[in-house]
Amino acid sequence: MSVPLYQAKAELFRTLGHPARIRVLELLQGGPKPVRELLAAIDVEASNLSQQLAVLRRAGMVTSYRDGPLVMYSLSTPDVADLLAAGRRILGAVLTDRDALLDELRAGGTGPAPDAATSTGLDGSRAGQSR
Amino acid sequence: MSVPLYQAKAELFRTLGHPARIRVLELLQGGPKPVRELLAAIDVEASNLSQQLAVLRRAGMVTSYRDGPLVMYSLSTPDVADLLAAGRRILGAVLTDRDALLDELRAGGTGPAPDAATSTGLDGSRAGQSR
DNA sequence: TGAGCATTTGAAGAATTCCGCAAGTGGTAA
DNA sequence: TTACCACTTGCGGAATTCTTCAAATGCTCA
Repeated sequence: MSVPLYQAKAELFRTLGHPARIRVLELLQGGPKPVRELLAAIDVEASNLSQQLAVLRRAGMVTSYRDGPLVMYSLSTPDVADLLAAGRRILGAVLTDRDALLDELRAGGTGPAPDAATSTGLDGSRAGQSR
Repeated sequence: MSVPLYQAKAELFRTLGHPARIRVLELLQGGPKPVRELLAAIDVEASNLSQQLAVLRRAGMVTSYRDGPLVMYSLSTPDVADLLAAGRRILGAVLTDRDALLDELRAGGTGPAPDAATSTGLDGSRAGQSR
């Protein structure tokens, strides 16, 4: 009963682990929108967007209904916005931490000493590729 | 400059998209802990845990340092706790929404009408396994 | 110095996820 | 009815992620 809890949480977050899906949720924060509009704003193929929407639907984060000729999507709960906001905050915190460390290193790190398992997480070389 | 932003956000969330990693972060909310302890609490192989820790490290969510014979890990920013809390809230919201719908269906849904693209996200068959 | 614990790293295969194309489905309007 | 949008689904292949085993690496303590 509590083991699959972590599984559920992980699935929840993994649902957000895709740029297009994040984009969709952010756009939907402004209210319900038809697929057309999402499609116009996001730059992915229609079928791909549809699949991402299906993922969000299955996760219960959005709901859809038909309005005349178009299908509208909306956030199923405003809490989603909180999650995105929290994400933004962390991203900020983590990034500035990195920058701070980076600056520190640049300054000539005689302080923390780069030995131990000080793992900074910075790496400098990971814009677009591979593992 | 803003296109990779969604990419970064997605990566952040994807980092949380694994049960063991979630578990680690939750455990670390109680303060720094040695790998030993995490290992004892999580039930995954040592090497696997180590890899998950590496993922968290690379993402900048945790930091590690050595204390005598053990390596200690801790949250790199308390904001992480917020994220987890937000996740919990959503999970709650989403799940109760599902249950509500489920009840509604069971009651004999003559109301909302199961036509259209009413996508409930429920599925009934996904308790503990798969992936 | 040498044994031994605590962790990490590498590698390879299995399992998932992602992506675009082709083929539906459903509703609207001629 | 037919033609046509607006979307969704099915499918195969490419790319990632996960998992486990074997082999380091780093310390600490006899």
